[in-house]
Amino acid sequence: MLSFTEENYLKAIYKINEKTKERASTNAIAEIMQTTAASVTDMMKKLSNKNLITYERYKGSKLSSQGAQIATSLIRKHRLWETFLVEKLSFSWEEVHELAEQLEHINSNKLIERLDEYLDFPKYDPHGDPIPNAEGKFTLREQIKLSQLNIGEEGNLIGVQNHDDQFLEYLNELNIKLGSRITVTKKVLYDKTYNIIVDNEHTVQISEKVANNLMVKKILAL
Amino acid sequence: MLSFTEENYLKAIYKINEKTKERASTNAIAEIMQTTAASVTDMMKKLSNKNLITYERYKGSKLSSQGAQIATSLIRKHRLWETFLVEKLSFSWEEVHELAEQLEHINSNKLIERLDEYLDFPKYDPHGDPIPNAEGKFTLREQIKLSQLNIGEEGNLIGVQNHDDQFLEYLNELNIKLGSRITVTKKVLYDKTYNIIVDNEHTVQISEKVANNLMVKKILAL
DNA sequence: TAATATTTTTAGACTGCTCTAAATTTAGAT
DNA sequence: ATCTAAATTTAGAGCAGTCTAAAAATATTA
Ligand SMILES: [Mn+2]
Ligand SMILES: [Mn+2]
Ligand SMILES: [Mn+2]
Ligand SMILES: [Mn+2]
Repeated sequence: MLSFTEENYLKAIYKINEKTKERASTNAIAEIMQTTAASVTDMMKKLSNKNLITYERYKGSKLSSQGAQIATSLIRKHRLWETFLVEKLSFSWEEVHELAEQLEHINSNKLIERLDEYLDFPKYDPHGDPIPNAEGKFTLREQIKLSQLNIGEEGNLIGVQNHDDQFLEYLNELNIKLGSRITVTKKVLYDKTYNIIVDNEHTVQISEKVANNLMVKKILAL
Repeated sequence: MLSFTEENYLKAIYKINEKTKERASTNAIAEIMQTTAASVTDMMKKLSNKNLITYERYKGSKLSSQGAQIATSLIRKHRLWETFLVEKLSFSWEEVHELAEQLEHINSNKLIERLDEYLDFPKYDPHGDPIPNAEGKFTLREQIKLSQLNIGEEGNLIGVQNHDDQFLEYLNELNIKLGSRITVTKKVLYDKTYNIIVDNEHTVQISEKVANNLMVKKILAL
């Protein structure tokens, strides 16, 4: 049985490995865990002793297959709970992450499999992130940044890169949500803003930063 | 913010205060918490400093109104989660207690109020125990032990005194569940066993111990 | 390559919760 | 009233997780 803390460290390493592929540095882990490098070093020794990571002094850490399996199961629980909160309890997508941070540590296989079934085996969470199945397999899809669309092209929003509450609330204001059909009508070269039409209804202007955080599936022209 | 441990101590004191009314003794708390008297003493000082209990050396502990409020909210969460697991996720009544012990520590008023609403504001949990409402008020009902019924009298099962997995599984075997109509047909004086009819369908024999653990609402004869 | 800056580890300490063993207080029995 | 047993507290220590400060290793730069 792992402590919440140990589980969170595994998740942190997973998150780093996800993008950089290389071994997670002590400082990078400390940054995510909001703690000091010294504390991280202590924990790395502990997780290494439990064979959940491979750790070499001064070289960083990497999840072992067992560690990766646990991290994936945490991701699974996290995203299923987020889906539950949105689908069944009418939470909105910016409210669920913090709660899922608590709920992901509830320890019961039976519970999580029943929840999965109750939600009808969702493949994506309220932010469009893939939910690993019971075997740890993710269902990936082709997706591009909204900023990669050309003028006149359209896409359906299938995910957000950044999960920040403030960003999600901003999207709410703009009536942009998962599934929204987005048409790019103009790119202003000067300040790199975009003019887009949301769901064929309202036109809004967004910054490049926002356009880079919206992941869409391109709708092919007829 | 209280730790899980502190919350569990408050629940333990609540449980003792519930039946004995007197101050909870250090040993009684240790027994429930599965720990030593020395640990309890330490924690009593701590909870006392936080004004969650009144504690006097050698005299035992009692919840303050603030402590009682927290304990009640834990009971509320525990019983709502149990109800959720049974009603929505098809768990059976003997499986849910341990899981609720984890879930009751999830910290979010919004979550628990939404859950309450989602379950349609249940007044009793899967074991027939009353669920305090958001203000901490319990809905009590008249109930007597099955053993208090006379020959020929009937009652509906509305609760179980003992929540032991094994006891609940035994009731499953006998097809006895909340709501079951139970008719007492015979009391054997020699070994104090009871013959009862469950739901007008099958006759079973139960011991006095079982009869004392079944709480019923007497059905008045026409 | 040598000096400097950055990263990481170690050393030592602190808090929260736990334990055992010993001391103290209270309750019960004669 | 005194002795004994039971309950409770205190003393002292250990483990998990955290921190700061100092030392060591690695990376960067001149
Ligand atoms: Mn999340
Ligand atoms: Mn998510
Ligand atoms: Mn319970
Ligand atoms: Mn219950």
